[in-house]
Amino acid sequence: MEGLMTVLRLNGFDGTSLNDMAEATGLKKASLYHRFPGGKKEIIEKVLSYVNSWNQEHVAKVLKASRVKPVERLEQVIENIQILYNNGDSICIFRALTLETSASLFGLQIEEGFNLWIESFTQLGLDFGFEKSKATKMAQDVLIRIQGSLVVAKGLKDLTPFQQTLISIKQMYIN
Amino acid sequence: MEGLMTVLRLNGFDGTSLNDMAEATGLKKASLYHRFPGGKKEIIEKVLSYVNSWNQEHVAKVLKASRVKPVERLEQVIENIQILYNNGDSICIFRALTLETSASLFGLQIEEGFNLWIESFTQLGLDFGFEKSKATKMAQDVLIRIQGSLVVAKGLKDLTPFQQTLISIKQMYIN
DNA sequence: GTCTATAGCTAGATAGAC
DNA sequence: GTCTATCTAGCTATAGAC
Repeated sequence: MEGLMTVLRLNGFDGTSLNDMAEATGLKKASLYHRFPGGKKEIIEKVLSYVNSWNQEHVAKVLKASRVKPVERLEQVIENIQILYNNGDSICIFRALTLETSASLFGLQIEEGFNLWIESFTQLGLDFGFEKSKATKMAQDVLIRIQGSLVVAKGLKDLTPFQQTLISIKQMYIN
Repeated sequence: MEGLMTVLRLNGFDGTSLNDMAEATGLKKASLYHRFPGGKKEIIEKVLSYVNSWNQEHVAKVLKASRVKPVERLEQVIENIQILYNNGDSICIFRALTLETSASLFGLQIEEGFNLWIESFTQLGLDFGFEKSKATKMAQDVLIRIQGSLVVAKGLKDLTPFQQTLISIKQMYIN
C-alpha cells in the first residue's frame, strides 16, 4: 500500500501504469489482478481506503482526543502532516487524483477525506474555544492552505511555503 | 490554444493524448506535428507560453498599473481570476502539470508563472502601503490560497471555498 | 497465489500523397 | 499545410501452467 501510494502521488491516475504498480509492490501484473479483480480502479480504491484510515488514525483521532490539551493535539497533528507530505516535497494523493477521469472515479473517497480533515479541525477549534462558525471557517482555511502550499512548493521547487504555512496554522489557533 | 489549454487542465500530461489535442484544435495529428515538430512536449510548452502571456496581460499588467488606484486594480484582477478559473470549476493548468513527469519537463515555465503572480501581488501590496516583507508574504499567501481553494473546491465538488477565498483576499488588502 | 505469455487496443510519432 | 495510412511501443486485461 505504501509503495502504491507513492507511485500514485508521483504520477497520478493516467501516469501510473500497472507495470509501475507491479514494480511498486514486487508482484507481477497478473498477481495484482488476482488480488484486485477490478483492476486499476479497484487498486486505487483500496489505496484511498488505506489513506483514509491513515487520516482517521493520525489526523481525526489525534485532533478529537478530548483528554489531551488542544495545543498538544495540534502539535502532534502538525508533526504527522509533516511526515505525510514529506516536509512539503510529496504531493497529496487527493490532489494527484482530482483530474477529470480520476475525479469521477474516486470523487466520493476524496470528498470523504477532505471532509474528515475539516470536521476534525473544526472540533479542534471548538476545543480551543472558538465558536462553531469560526471554527469551521478556520478548519476550511487549514485545508486550503495546506493544499495550496503543497502546490506552490512544488511549482517553485521550494519547500518553505509549506513549512511556513504549518507555522502560521499553529499561530492561527494559539494567538 | 484555448482548446488545448482546456483539455490539458482537465486531463493533465499523461491523460491528454494527441488525439484529444487534435480534436481540441480541429486539426489531425499529423498537422499538429507539422506545426509542432517537437510533438507533445512542444505543444505544451507553447500552451504554457500562451498562459504566461495571459498572466502577463491580465494579472501582472493590471496589478502594476501605477496610474490606477490599488483598490481598482485588485478588483479588476479578481474579476480576471474568476474568469480564468471559471468561478472555481476549472483547475489551474500549472497544478495539472506538476506531477512527476510533467513537472520535470515544464518546471521552468511553471515556476515563471508562479513567480509572476507573487511579484505582481507584491507590487500591489507595496502600493497599498504595506512594507516590503509584509507585501511579499501577502502575495505568497494569495497564491497559496487560490491554488488551495481550487484543490478543495474540486475535491468537495463545491465552488464556495474558491469564491470565499477571493472575497477574503480582497479583505486582506482593504481592511 | 504466483507466474509467463499473449490478446486487443491505443499511445506517440512518421511517411508520403495531395 | 493538411491529410490518410501506418509503425512500434506501451497500455489494460486475460488465459492458463504450476
